[in-house]
Amino acid sequence: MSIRTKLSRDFFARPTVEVAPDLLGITLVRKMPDGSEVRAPIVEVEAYTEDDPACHAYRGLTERCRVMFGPPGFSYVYFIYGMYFCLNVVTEGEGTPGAILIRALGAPGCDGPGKLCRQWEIDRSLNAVDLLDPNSAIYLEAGTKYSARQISITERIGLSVATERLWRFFVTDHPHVSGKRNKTRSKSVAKR
DNA sequence: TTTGCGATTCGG
DNA sequence: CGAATCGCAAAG
Repeated sequence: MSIRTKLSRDFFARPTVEVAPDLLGITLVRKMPDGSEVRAPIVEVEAYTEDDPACHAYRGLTERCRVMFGPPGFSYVYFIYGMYFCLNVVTEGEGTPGAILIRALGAPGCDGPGKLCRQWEIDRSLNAVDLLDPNSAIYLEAGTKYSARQISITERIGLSVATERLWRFFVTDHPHVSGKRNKTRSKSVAKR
């Protein structure tokens, strides 16, 4: 029997590293600009906290990361590498910054933080929206919780600092987890 | 105001 | 492995 994750403001008002694995299995819903709607479960995330050198809020409040200091359960969308957007969920109580980067969804073409935002047309216009409000253009919905034994934990990806923190969580063996380039490579493997 | 680089992705 | 591509924030 599977456990249904109950969403509430308090669910996100917890330590970021505790919320992160609990986010796996929760459904992300996006009302597309053309009126259609897409939904998929979160299958890979990374945690970022106040005392974390890799966190945008590490050096205090700036215009970019201001939403991280606000109430939990809101979106934090930022622009990176001159061409991609990344979607986060704000955590911790109001006044304490914290966020969880959504790195992959259980949907085609959503295996990577930049790719899923491109696929679902998520940009800065969706920054600071309430993800607990079904009226938002993007929001979260209760989903099936994964047990601890189905979750893998590793170092975060793409960082130059704080690489030792094991704050990346993903559904073990899930086909849509990021970093799976060359999925079907059986040709050059034999070389040795 | 300038400058170096980034929570990425894709092609060669 | 490196280019693409530009906003952000630290440095000057």
